[in-house]
Amino acid sequence: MTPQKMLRAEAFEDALGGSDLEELIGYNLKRAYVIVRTDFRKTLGEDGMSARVFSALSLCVRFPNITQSELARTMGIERSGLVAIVDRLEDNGYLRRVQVPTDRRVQALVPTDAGRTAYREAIKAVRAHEDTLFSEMTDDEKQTLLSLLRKIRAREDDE
Amino acid sequence: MTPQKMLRAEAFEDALGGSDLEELIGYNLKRAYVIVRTDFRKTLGEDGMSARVFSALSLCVRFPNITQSELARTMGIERSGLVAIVDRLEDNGYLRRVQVPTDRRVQALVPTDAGRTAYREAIKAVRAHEDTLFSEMTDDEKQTLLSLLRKIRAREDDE
DNA sequence: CGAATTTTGTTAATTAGGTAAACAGTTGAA
DNA sequence: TTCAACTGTTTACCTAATTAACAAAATTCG
Repeated sequence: MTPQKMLRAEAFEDALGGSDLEELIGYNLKRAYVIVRTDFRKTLGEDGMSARVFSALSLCVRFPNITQSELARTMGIERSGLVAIVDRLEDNGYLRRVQVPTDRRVQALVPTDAGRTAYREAIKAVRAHEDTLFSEMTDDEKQTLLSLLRKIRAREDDE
Repeated sequence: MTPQKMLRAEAFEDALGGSDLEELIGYNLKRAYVIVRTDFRKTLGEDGMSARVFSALSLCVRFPNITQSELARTMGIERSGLVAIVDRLEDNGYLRRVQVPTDRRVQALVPTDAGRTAYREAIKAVRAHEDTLFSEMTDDEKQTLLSLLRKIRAREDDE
């Protein structure tokens, strides 16, 4: 890149403050989300758990005997999308599908000991990843951010 | 759903406050992002512009003669991913690829009058969508949210 | 009761968004 | 001049997610 071109590229970046996009919450939300997702993958990745698999395991550990439909509703995804996630967790030996005598349609999801152990390790790694990724923010700022994001999430049930 | 099952499902949702996930910034960021994305699509959607196409058009209008590589860097995506976006905008007649005599590799992106007009309509719709979607938030809260998201985005250049 | 509706888990097909690798042509630097 | 780097592009691939259909089971209602 010539010095001239370099200056031109930097000019675009420096002038970005003047872009409409920078004032949009949606745009900033997406850019921030991509950064956090990338760092999450670097942390749990290298064929570790994806965010979806991690979330599913977390909820199964917290709410043993949850059904797949309940889990899908809680995670805000389709039942069909959950099958592969639960397959993955069952293959890893982290949980089992258990028949429920009172309703033969459903299969309750129960974490194994290995699943609970894996989750304990994973949540530790995730918290460490958030600690370093958000180290420039004070605890107050983090709580403020959380409460504002939850305010957006209050829209979750509008269909 | 039986009343019993209903109670059980609600119990899971109500108890969600006790889930580790709810305390994670990453999880809340993703859930909030999904809501905003869904609403954005409902607004500009119905074969309108996707967020990516809208962003690209916005930057071409703001920085005419930007090149595809510069645009990709600014948007934080790969050059290869931009080709389809620019194709789409060119097909719609919203911008043109223009040869640059001083560097025969690059093609400068210049918006057409139709492109500028379409963008003006689009940004108006997007602002309206954000106004209603975030109507529960005060202006102060919106600015706080923006500044916290930008704090996360400060990590954007860490590779 | 019996018929119609709903729910559950599942598969298959499709889409959106995005990355990575390779390429030919062009430019810049040693 | 040769080597490295950059540009736009194509191709192949991947992940996340949705929709539609389905059979089995459960629930609702006439």
